[in-house]
Amino acid sequence: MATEFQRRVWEAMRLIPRGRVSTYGAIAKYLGSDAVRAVGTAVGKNPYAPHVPCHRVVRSDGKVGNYSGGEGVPTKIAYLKEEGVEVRNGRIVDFEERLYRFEDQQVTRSAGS
DNA sequence: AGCGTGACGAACT
DNA sequence: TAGTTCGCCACGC
Repeated sequence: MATEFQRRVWEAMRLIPRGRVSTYGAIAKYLGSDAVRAVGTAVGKNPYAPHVPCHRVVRSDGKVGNYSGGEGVPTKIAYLKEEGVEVRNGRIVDFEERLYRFEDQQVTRSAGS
């Protein structure tokens, strides 16, 4: 069975839209915690992959990070590519633009900048 | 009940 | 700029 913390992590990444990515740190913050290590551990134990899009969670520096399912990292990259997220040399192309900040759909409209 | 581990992160060298 | 070190919290043994 999963712990409360892990369920929250999985539900958080469930919010990440197709074609976008998020980071372990962003999820931790979304949960109101700084336990990025714990988030990583929880994501790795996600038993609902790829139904729960754990492959959309990458590192804060733009690197794809790790993956336990399938053939590992290559599988993760393959999923991302299918969703339109390009990966070059282990990093997300246009990372900042692809990054989902858990706010996009919460912000109704604020005239951008 | 204490200790080592981990799909990370930021700082340092 | 890349590789290494330390810190972080949750978990399993």
